[in-house]
Amino acid sequence: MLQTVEKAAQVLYLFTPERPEWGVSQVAAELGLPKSSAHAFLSTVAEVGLLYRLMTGRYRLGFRILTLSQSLLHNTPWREAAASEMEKLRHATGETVHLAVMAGGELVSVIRLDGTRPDHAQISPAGSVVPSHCTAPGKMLLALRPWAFVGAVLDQHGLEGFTPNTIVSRDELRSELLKIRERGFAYDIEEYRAGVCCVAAPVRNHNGETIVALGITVPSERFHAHKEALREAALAGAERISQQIGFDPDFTQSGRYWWTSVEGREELRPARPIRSKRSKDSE
Amino acid sequence: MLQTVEKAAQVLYLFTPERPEWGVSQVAAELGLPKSSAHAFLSTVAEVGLLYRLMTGRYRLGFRILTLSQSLLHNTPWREAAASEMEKLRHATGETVHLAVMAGGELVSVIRLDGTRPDHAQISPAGSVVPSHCTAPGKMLLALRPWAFVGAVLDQHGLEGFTPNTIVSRDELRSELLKIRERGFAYDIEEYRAGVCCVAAPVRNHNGETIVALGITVPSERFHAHKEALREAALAGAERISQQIGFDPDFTQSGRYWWTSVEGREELRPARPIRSKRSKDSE
DNA sequence: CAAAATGTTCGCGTATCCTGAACAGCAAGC
DNA sequence: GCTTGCTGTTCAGGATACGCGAACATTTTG
Repeated sequence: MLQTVEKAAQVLYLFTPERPEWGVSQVAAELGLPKSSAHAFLSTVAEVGLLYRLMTGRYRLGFRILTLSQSLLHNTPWREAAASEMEKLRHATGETVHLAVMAGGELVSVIRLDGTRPDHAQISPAGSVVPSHCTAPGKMLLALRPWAFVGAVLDQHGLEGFTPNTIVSRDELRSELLKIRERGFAYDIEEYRAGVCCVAAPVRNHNGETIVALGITVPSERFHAHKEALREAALAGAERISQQIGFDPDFTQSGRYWWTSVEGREELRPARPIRSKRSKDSE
Repeated sequence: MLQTVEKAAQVLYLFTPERPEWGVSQVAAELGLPKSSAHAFLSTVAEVGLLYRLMTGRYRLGFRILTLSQSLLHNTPWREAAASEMEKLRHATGETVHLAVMAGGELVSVIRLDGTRPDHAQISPAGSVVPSHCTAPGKMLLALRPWAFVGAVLDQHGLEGFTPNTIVSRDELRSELLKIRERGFAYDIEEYRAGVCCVAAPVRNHNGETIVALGITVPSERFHAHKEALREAALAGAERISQQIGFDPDFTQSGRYWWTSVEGREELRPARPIRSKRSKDSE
C-alpha cells in the first residue's frame, strides 16, 4: 500500500556507497519511471532533508539521515551487549562473526567483527544489505517466519543466483527452510560467495521469537574441517546473547506474522494471544 | 509537491531518542491525521524497512536506517578533515566546537566536540535537529540563502521562542540576517538556551558557497569576556577548514537557491551560470 | 556549430490516496 | 463478570493529488 512512499524508498535506496550520486535521468532509467516522476521524487525527498541537491542537479544523501541513525542507535542498547558476546566468540574461533536482522525483506548486517586469522572471511560491513535466500543468517530468519511472508519476500526480491550452489528454486528453498527450522541452525555452503561458508544460529527473546541471527563466516576448507565445532560455537554464542538481551523490552521487535507457522500446523507460541486471525497463508 | 512523501517523512521524524516508540493513535493525534491514514503510513514505511513493527502494534525505527547512514558517512570524506581542524580549535579555546548543515529546513549537527573546560557549554549531540532561527550556525546558514528560502523555512517551522532573547519577529530576523550576511559571522546571545552563547562562521567551498557552519558555544559570562577572540577563532577555524575541504567535489552540495540574494540586488556569484531564472522572490 | 544529453515546467486524466465509520482485541473501570 | 474506553485494523466510496508525456531551457558531447 501507499505505492508513492514505496517508490520514494526505492529511490532512497539507490544511494549506496558504490553509487552515492544520482541524477534525474539515471534514476528514471534505473527504476523505469518518466523523467518528470523521478524529478518529483528526488525533489521531494531532498526537500525533507533525506537527500541533498548538488548544484549540478544531481543528488546525494542528506544529513537528516544522520539524525535518524542517531535515534536508532540511541534506543538499541542491546547492540552493545551482543557485541561483547560476539567479541568473545571471535576470540575463541578467530573467525569473522556477524549479527543481522531483516528489514524491508532483505538482510541488514548490524554488527560485524572481522576474524583474527590472516585469511579470515571477508564479508560486507555493518549496515550492508544482502539477499536473504542465499546467506545463512538470512535463511535462518526466513525459516522462522511463515511461508506467506517468505513468499512475499521472494516475489519482491526474486531468487538471484550468485554461485552454482545458490538455491534458485522456490520449492527447494522451502524444503531447505523447513530443515533449518527443525534443526535450529542454518548453513550457507558457498551459496553467496564462492569459497566462503557460514553457519547461523537464532538469537531469541524470552518469548522464543527470533529477531536477529548470529553468523560465523569461514573460508571453505577450514569450514568443512570444523563444521560441527563452528556450529556449536554459533549456537552457544547465540544462546548466550539470547540470555543477555532476551528480556530487553526493546528487543521484542517483530514483523507482521511472527507467530504463525511455516507449514500451517507447527506453531510458534506468541507472547500475547493472536489478535487478527488473518489465515490467508496463501501460496 | 508529493505531499504523501512529505507526510511519510514527518512520520519518520517523530521517532527521536526521547520518543523512540509510537503507536498508530499517537501518530494520528500528533500529526492530526485520521487513524487509518496514520496506519497506512506507519505500515508502509515499516514495509520498506525504515520502521519496525513491534508485536504490540507499536513502531520503532528499522535497521534499514543503518544502511543509509553507512552510505552517507562513506561518501562524506570531508568530515574527517573538518574534525581534525575542529580538534585544534577545541584545544586552543577549551570550548565546545560544532559543525552543522541545513537539511529539510532545520539545522542538523554533524560533528560535536565537547569543550575541555569543566564548565564547557552542553549542546545537543551530533545528529540532533535544532531550529535555525535561534542558533548562531542556523542564522549564519540562513543569512547566505535568499529570502524566499528563509521565508519558506519560517512558514514551515515557525519562529518558536525559547528564551526572552529569541527573535520571534520575521522583520527583526530579516534585518538580523542582513547584518550577519554583511559581517560574515553570527552571534547567538542566549537566544536558544539561557546562559549559553555562540559564535558561528561560514565554511565555504572554492566557489564561495557556504554549505556548513562552524560554531563555538560558550557559557555566557566567559563568552562576553572574550567575545572578539572567540569570534576570530571561529572565523580562522572556519577559514582553515574551508581551505582544507573547499575543493572536495563532494562538498559542492547546495540547495535550490544558492546563488540568488537576500535582498534581490546583492548577488552571490554562482559556480556555474544560473539556469532557471525563477525570480519569484516572493514575500 | 549541431545534436544529444541533461534538469525543469506545465496541464490533463485517472489511478491513488485519504477519509470516516465500523470491526476486533485488549485493559482497565465501576 | 460485563461494560466502557482504549488500542490497531479493515473496507469502500469520493475527491484529490499523483503520474504521465510533451515541450522548454541549458549544458555537454560530437
